[in-house]
Amino acid sequence: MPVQEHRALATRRDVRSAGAPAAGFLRHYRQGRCIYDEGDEAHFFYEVRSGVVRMSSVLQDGRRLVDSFHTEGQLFGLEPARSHTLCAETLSDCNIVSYRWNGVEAKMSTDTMTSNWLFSYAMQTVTTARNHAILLGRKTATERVAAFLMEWVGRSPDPTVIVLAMSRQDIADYLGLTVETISRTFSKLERESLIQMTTSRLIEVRNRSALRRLSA
Amino acid sequence: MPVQEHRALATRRDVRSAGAPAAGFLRHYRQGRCIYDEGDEAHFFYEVRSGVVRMSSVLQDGRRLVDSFHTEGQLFGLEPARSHTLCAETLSDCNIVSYRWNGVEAKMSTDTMTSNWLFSYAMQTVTTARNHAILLGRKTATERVAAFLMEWVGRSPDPTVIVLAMSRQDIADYLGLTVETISRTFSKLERESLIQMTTSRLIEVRNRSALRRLSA
DNA sequence: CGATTGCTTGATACCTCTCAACCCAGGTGG
DNA sequence: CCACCTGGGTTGAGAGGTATCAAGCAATCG
Repeated sequence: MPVQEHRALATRRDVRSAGAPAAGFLRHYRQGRCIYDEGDEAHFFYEVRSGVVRMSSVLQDGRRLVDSFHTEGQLFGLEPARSHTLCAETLSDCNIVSYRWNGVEAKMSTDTMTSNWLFSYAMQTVTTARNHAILLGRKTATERVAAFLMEWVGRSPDPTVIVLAMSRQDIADYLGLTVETISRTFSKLERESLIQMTTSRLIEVRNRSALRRLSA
Repeated sequence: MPVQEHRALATRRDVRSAGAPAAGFLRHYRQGRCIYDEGDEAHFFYEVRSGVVRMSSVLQDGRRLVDSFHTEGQLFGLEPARSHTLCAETLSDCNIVSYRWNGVEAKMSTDTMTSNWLFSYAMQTVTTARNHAILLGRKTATERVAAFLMEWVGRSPDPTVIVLAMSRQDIADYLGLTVETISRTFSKLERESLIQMTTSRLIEVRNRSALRRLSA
């Protein structure tokens, strides 16, 4: 998929992030748009103001792994190399701030706040990636799904309800499983009264502590 | 395992790393020592001068995941939080430089080289962790083992010979498999003449390109 | 030597994948 | 309005890959 043209769809103005001393552009992206693709030159990095962004990479033969989902306040697209190693797409309508690398790089040498901001983001990313690796390397399907649900319970304003922005396929590719296994596991958790699916995207959490124990 | 006492076993002197403007202590660690454990306070981070260091974490029930192996020139132990989230141990005799966080943090605000050094290390760690996640989430046993071998071919001075510093159990926990599967896969690769095992720790690479293709 | 530890190999079990059918909601067009 | 189509989700049956359990082997170390 080609990179989304950098045309503002709604808002576009200078903004200053709460934690970010660097100036950036706020833009609106419609649902299902590609922000950048694997291999695109990494001129910008981004901050989610609202909505959900999916980062993923695809192997030659089509196997896909979803690296992470980003929500309000999270940075993404910071790359060690010249080009992006992942693809970023919007799962919902999003407001996203983009920061130009050049400007920030200059600031980093003089501005402690900026460099600390980016550094702590990078460290946080490392921690997230490690937890993801533990999940993928050593957890069962049920544990993975439970961990996934706990992750979104934590991000939800109401800890008893989860509104999923992503499809079963996205969840499968994030957890290193197949859609069928995701579906079966959800159904199993529902039979055991840990959750209830109002619709396939709307999950009610019935027993959070049991879910947490399962996610171990 | 408790943290290894910070007693110099052989050498101990002030050093300045090639890329590192920060001062540190060079120490020698014998094989099989714990440098720090999960939960220890993260006063230091480290740079490998020689030898191999294994980073791992363990779940409650004993399942272990090896996060990474570090060799000459690599940093480890940089943490976003106050305490270490992984355990670091030496797989061979090692020379390791430790840097005190306090000193470096102060430097980071004034010294561009230091902050760049740490930042680029962090970004590199992110990339490594992502590749590990792809391996764990979407690759078969054969592909994982092939990727593992390719990784060490790249680190080896002689690209036709790999001297493994780690046990089969370490490899298994790094690749999210069991020792038996590692052993069977090695044997299969040997039957197919892609490698030859002189001893269990000494692997001769017979067909590197085939190995690389397999690792995809 | 005998004991120990790590590695290899075999037989079987189990979990997840694969393939296939079906269901359901939403959208389209006659 | 309804028949049809479509795509995502669910469920079932069977296959397959890796884990588990168990035995045997090889190297190392008292």
